[in-house]
Amino acid sequence: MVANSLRARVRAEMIDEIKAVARRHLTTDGANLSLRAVARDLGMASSAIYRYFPSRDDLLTTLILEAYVALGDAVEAADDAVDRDDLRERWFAGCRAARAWALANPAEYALLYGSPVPGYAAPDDTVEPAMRPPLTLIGIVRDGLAAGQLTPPPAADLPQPVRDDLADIAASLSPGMPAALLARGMAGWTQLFGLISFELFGRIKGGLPHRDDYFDHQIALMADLVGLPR
Amino acid sequence: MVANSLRARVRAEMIDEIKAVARRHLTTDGANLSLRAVARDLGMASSAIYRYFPSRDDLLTTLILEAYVALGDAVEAADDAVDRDDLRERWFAGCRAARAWALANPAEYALLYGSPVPGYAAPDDTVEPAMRPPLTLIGIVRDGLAAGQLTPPPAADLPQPVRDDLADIAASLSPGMPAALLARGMAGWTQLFGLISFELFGRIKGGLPHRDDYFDHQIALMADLVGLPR
DNA sequence: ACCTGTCAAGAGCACTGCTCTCGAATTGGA
DNA sequence: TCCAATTCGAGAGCAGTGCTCTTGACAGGT
Repeated sequence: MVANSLRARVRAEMIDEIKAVARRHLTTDGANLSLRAVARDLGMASSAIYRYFPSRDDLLTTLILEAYVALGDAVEAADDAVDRDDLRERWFAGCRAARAWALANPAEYALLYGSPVPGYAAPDDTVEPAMRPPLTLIGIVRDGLAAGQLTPPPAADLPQPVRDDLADIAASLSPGMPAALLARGMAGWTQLFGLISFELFGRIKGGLPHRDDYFDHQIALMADLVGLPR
Repeated sequence: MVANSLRARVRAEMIDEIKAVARRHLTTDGANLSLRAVARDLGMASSAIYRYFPSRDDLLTTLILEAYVALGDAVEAADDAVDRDDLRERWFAGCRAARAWALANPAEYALLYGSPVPGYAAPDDTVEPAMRPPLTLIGIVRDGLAAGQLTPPPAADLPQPVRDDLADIAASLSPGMPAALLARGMAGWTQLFGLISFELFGRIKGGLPHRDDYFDHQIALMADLVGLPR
């Protein structure tokens, strides 16, 4: 038993080491990291890696999954650290945490939210972790509604078809949330993603030195749109 | 001279053919298209392609540049087709045109707005075409301000540093535009990019059958945020 | 008719993901 | 304790990639 767990422990350490080196390569090579290069860095034959990961895509998938979890943890932790009743500050904390994580791990963010790798199809295990960051934001809105701090926008603004669609989503995600409010919450998430992507993928770099302040302001705009009290 | 132009014409046709085949491969292979595969499709040796494009990245750059131009043309044409005074309809037309182009050319959209290719650096020629779609949207806002149909948001909402940054941008882009209004126009562009990316990169597919209506509503929200009259 | 510039093709280099085989090491049970 | 079974690393090899260089054929202008 001890022997078995020894082997298992060595194996687990090996897997961790491979993932660590792969993550490091990710920052320079992006999505097209080289198994052989990782193997070289580890001083082993490239074929040995296949003892631990059945394919390169599989290694990428585990990195993606762990990245989703890390991002979700960061956003939720930031939200949890704020007074539950201070909805606006919770909104800011969650958004800022997502941006901070993305700036600290740009390659992994690109893996999660960049263009999908052509041949690659995300397995089902990734959809639940992928939902956590947006669900955290939606949860803030839901709490605001429950606490009466937030009045839902008029449903008349919504065309009937999209109202029905969103009502279905709300029923499974956040029961009782009005469709029009859910739409605005999703707009906030979309905006957050767009802001981070633009900043990270560098289509905005020039002429906007105070990026933190700009980010905060744009996030504040969406907080207003959602209806979070100032 | 006739002979020379004949040679030039044949060469131009060859370049067009290579680009056409490469574009076709782009839809299936994404950013990592294979020069050799393109050459195979054209019935020529892979080395022959290098007579027309110095490198694979160079071919990609050409495709990217032409894609930017195509997208910019589509957005501007849609805007131009609407009565200049109907600002809200112009906003909708521009945004819908961008989405329609992206849905019709998903691979090229991913090339433009997806995660950047690791080793690849966008040349300066691309920054001007890349600015056209957002500038079109900002132009609509500018026209609305000039026509008095639109009252700028209070500048007090903007922190001083970002107000200065945006004022600099406004000065070179759209003189006279208040910083707070520019911020909201940029929010609209960010939202448009986020909406299209989410729809295209498939993180939303399930449970939202009426995508056109959803898109229209989210765009309408941003039109309201900018202050375009209904 | 003779250069000259252009072009396609082939061989070759270094790299990639991946498979298979073959010894060596480790493990669990008799 | 010893043996069979399992696990593991290394190497060779296949098919594919971008790219370079050389070679030979062709067309253009003089």
